[in-house]
Amino acid sequence: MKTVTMADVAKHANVSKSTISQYLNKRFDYMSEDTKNRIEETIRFLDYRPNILARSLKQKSTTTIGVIVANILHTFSSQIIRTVEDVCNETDFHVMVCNADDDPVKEKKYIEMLRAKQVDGIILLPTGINVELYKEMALNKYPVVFVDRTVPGVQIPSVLLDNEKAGEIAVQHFINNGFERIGIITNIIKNVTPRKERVKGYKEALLKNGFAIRDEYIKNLEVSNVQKGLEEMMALPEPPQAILAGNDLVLIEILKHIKKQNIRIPNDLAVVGIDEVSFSTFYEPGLTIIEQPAIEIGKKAAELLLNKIQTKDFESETAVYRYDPKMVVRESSNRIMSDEESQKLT
Amino acid sequence: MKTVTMADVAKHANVSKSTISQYLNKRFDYMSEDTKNRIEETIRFLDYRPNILARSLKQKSTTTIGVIVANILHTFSSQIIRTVEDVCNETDFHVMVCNADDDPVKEKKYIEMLRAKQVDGIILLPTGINVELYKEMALNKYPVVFVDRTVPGVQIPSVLLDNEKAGEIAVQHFINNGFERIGIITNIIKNVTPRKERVKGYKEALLKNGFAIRDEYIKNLEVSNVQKGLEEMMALPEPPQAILAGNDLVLIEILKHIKKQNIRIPNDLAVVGIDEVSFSTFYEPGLTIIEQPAIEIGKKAAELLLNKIQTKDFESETAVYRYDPKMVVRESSNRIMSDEESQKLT
DNA sequence: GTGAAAGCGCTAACAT
DNA sequence: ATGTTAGCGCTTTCAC
Repeated sequence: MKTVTMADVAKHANVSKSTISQYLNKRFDYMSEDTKNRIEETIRFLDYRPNILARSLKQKSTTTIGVIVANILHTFSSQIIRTVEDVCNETDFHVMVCNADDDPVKEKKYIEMLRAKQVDGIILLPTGINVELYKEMALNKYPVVFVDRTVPGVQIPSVLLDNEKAGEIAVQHFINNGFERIGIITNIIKNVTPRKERVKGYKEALLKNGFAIRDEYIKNLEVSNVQKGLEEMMALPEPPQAILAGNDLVLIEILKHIKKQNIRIPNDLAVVGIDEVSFSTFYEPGLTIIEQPAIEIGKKAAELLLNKIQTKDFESETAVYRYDPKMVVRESSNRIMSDEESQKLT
Repeated sequence: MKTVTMADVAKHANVSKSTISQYLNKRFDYMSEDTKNRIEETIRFLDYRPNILARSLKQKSTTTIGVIVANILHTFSSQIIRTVEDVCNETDFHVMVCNADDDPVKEKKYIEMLRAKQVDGIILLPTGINVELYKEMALNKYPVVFVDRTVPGVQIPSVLLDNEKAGEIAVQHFINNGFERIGIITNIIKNVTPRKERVKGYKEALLKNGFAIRDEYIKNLEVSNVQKGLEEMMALPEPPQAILAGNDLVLIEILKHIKKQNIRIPNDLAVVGIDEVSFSTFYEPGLTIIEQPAIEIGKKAAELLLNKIQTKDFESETAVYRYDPKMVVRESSNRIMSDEESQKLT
């Protein structure tokens, strides 16, 4: 591929490079119609395409941001990416997508590569582990926005689900439906806040309704122990009638157990899950899901980041933006998309 | 953010920039242990991070590729992105993701921006419209790989579903289940091959089984006319017992109609859809889906492109790689993910 | 073994 | 109105 540069255009059009540069940057104030036309013509004639890399080197801005998610296959992540891309597109920014698989090593590598490639900012679904790195970025005023999780002690703004409210809503839903003995199973995640907040919401809602908090109904387990933990809970003299799954991984385990034992939802056991992954994939009727408003979250995160970048206001801040959960009951499996839903997909 | 450059490191370490460059590129052959250590120390001390942009400008390679999909929310697209990213990660390439919404104008803009940003190649789910642009890229030996569709007359390799086989499998499935009067509805898509191939497969399978091809059972419609077209077909003196939906959009329309009329699948009407979108989202029991092997397709596309880039073999070629469809019957809605499936998500 | 210098393609301050 | 010039941060050839 022949590579035509500004110098070539300048020569052919009998002007200097700076004039071409002016032209490209639409500074026509002091440019004669004549040269303007001549340049335009030459550009077309030579099929000249500016090299944005060179510009970026000079301008110290690549109009590119990075998005690091845990897993693109999760609907939450793909909705975030989609929305971020949409917002970026409005100002001709581009998006570099990275899959960190919730692996701190990969996360670190990606952050470093993205910075080496001079992206103007990063939207990060943090593993929560690379605290020193997060802090260093905040310290150096590198534009970063966290999504889905906050990391305590790190001066980086976060956009996420109102996890406390999610816990509350779930419990309230159980109570409204006549369930009184309500358990919660979460899984062990380090250094990241949502789990605790969900448990807090769970407790608050119980208290608000005048129910006692029973420690034997609250378990925080490794994913591999969830099934066992659930069995134990169900073997209590007074087993819970309803279970709140603290996140997607826990829900998967609970559903597996239910399937194995031929338990029916919600009659034998009511279940609510707080969603991060594509639960459309296992469409258990009767199951209730608390969904993340991914679109709103992604939009806010992108706007925050782009605003930081464009206003060059890189002051680190610790603002946390929380968005309301949406409760969805899988009424029956025999559901077909609403028009609205199908439109989103097409 | 203080920006440390190679020159700073050179000065502090009392060597020249070129020596630093050697160091960074791991050309230690002629470097004394002493300077090597000194450089290493200085780099750490100054917290120096190479600017890959500057390197890219010089080397004319950004180790970044672009992926332009129709809609990230479609599982097909996100699987492609996921796989491409995985493959790229192995050789430290990065992926710029763009959502063209199947809009030729957006597609063109993205292609031009990606090229201006000097990405080393593009994986493109083509709208099929910007033929001149595709041709120009092929002519200039710009590395591009098409996914999901081929564009006739354009010298760019494609990786896609074996659409003919998909049509055949669907029809064979109907026939094996005792259905003889089989219709097909496709929607009008310009300048792109899959639709025709699916119809071809449909016809071949009928003939192979000794059934006649009935023109009144074959419709190619605008999406907005699918419901009407289906009604007409069902109003025939001998209505079809089974319908093959040519793609996702058609399937959505057919399912809406079915829901409205309270038709049961497959007893009242058997339906097979060829999938591109997330059909897990409407989990109609009894529905049969022919899925694209997105992982294989994405992997092949990424490997093809990276290979072109790394071997600098930019000869345009028109190879078409077709992958076998996978048939999935939605046996019952009451399905929970298999372990294998749930693993993919976590 | 290491350094000097030219250059990648562009921008922008300053001249003219 | 347009040109001159000095970079941006790196790589690479060729000297020493």
